[in-house]
Amino acid sequence: MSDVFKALSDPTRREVLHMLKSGPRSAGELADAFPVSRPTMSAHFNALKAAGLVSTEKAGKSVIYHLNVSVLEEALLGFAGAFGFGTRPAPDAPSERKE
Amino acid sequence: MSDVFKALSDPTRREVLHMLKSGPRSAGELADAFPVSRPTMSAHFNALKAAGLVSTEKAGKSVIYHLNVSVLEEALLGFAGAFGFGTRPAPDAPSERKE
DNA sequence: ACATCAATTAGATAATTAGCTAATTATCTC
DNA sequence: GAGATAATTAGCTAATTATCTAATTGATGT
Repeated sequence: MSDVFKALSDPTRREVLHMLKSGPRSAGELADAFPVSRPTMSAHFNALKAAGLVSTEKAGKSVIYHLNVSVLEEALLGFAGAFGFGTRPAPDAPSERKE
Repeated sequence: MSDVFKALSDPTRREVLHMLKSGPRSAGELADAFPVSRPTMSAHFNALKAAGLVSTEKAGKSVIYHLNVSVLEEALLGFAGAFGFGTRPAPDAPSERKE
């Protein structure tokens, strides 16, 4: 849970998630969209992976990143729900209890 | 926005918000619930204040902390909404804007 | 005014984080 | 196998964060 919010606390990482919303992208494609070095982007990807917000797939020399929508949804709506608003984690979401 | 997620990335701070959910509490009351020093708690309170998640009120020698539900709701559901889920601000949520 | 209590600020330190360049690994093409 | 390309890891620095103890501020009560 902490990992998810930590991942979301960086604007670059939030942007990456936004890009992935419209479909999977390679590490290079994602990196090209930001004014930082590739290794730095790689570190951001690691933060997102540690939070479970993205998953990877290898395709030749490339690594394709996918958005794990359900993890994001569960984290945000789950937490929001604990505060009484936004309640309704989707028609049928499994109830996972915190760390 | 980053400030909100950064504030939420710490378990102690999330706990504090949870405690405030059931009503306002003094700094000391909140601090007593955690195994860290008061100055450390004060720093956590500052992080929450910087994010706009809590506001304070003075009462004699005490400082009372209040949860700013609307800010939390706006941040979480606003972001969730940008991803296409959770877009329903609760039965009757007042739209209070700030920051 | 003085002592006391609540809370914060000041100052220090250890751990973490974001960023870089350079080196490495994995894969593909010839 | 040699070279080229994509991505990551290694190793570093600067900045930030979490935590502590000690000192300070502000309010109340005697």
